[in-house]
Amino acid sequence: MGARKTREQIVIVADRLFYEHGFEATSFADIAGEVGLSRGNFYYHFKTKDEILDAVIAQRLAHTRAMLEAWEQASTSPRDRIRSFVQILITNRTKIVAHGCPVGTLCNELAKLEHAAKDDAVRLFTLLRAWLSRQFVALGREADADALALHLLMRSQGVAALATAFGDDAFVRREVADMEAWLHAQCPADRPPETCRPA
Amino acid sequence: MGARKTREQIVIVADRLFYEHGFEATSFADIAGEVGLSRGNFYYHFKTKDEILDAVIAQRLAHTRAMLEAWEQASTSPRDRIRSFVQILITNRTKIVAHGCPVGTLCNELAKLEHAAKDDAVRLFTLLRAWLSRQFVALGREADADALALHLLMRSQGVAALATAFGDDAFVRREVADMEAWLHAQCPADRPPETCRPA
DNA sequence: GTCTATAAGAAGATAGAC
DNA sequence: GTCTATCTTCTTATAGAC
Repeated sequence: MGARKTREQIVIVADRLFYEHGFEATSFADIAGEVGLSRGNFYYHFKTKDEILDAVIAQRLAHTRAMLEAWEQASTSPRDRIRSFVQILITNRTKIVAHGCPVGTLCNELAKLEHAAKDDAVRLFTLLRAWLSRQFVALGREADADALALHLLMRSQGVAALATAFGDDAFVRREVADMEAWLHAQCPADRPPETCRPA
Repeated sequence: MGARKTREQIVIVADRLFYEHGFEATSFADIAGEVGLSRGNFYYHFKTKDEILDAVIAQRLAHTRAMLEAWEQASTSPRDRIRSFVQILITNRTKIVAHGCPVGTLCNELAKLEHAAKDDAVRLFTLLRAWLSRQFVALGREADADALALHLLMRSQGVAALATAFGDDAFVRREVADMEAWLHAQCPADRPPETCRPA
């Protein structure tokens, strides 16, 4: 296997294990074992654990950008785009119940470790925040677009946290419905979504 | 120092370190060092790390019960009692920005570790959930009291998660104000808080 | 009840053979 | 590029002196 491919495999496996078990609880041996590499060879590709973390965050940033791009392509309606974001709580609910939100739990762990990569992990949030904010601007909410974006991010984080704690599927569905109702209320129904800006 | 007092000191220090740095990242040596004990003597009081975790969770449950009891004593108005809960986001915001919510982050970590004590940690949430639910019942919302309690818990978790990520004080204050407005809307203002139940 | 000393294992990380 | 062997450090945990 080429070095490039092996490196990619390591990042994919590390990404999953960091999500499922946390960064600290995942050892080099765990990653090497699942990739099918010896620990010794592992260091040919990554010198330190922090290097793997950086690569994992970079990959997540790239995947998140691609996801947002896909949502942008899939619909011209800002409201439907925002709904795509809300719906991942339903789509990924099994994983969220088991391991929480990949972004929120990583930021929390790195904050507690006072890890240098915490700010990089927060950029995952910033990416979503900026994208959501742009959609709210398109909905005519220039004045408070960022606050609305943060509010929606806040709700998704709260739902993920309680989903992990209680494992309650009905709760997730109810809160997602509530988020969609909230979203609808942000732009009065008597105007078409794209033209609800004051003037 | 008596065994009782030493044990109490260990639990107090472990509680703080588990919160600040996480359960896994906190070693026996860290706790022993801060208490001023040798590692050897440590094992006289606790045989395993899991035993300390159990003691920490038990202490947190006791403190939470005492806090809820104090809020209950401080006011006869369910709405004001619920406000006491919401206000801890303001009171503890410095710690929350640095280390997140003590309950949410512990549950998340134990879920990822697939730790046996996860269900015990969730009981901290259950305690708050049941207490909030009782207050909503007193507000006349028997039918959806538990859903309202979960909704408020969800919001506080979301605010804590984003506070840790962005360290944004204005965001926390804005969302707390929004939670209070939401709370007010749950029981129409034209009726006194304690008598807003349908009949 | 507290200490020192020490075992036993896992972790991150390196050296050098192939 | 991949391996085995090894090193160091950290962490949990125990034994036994005081």
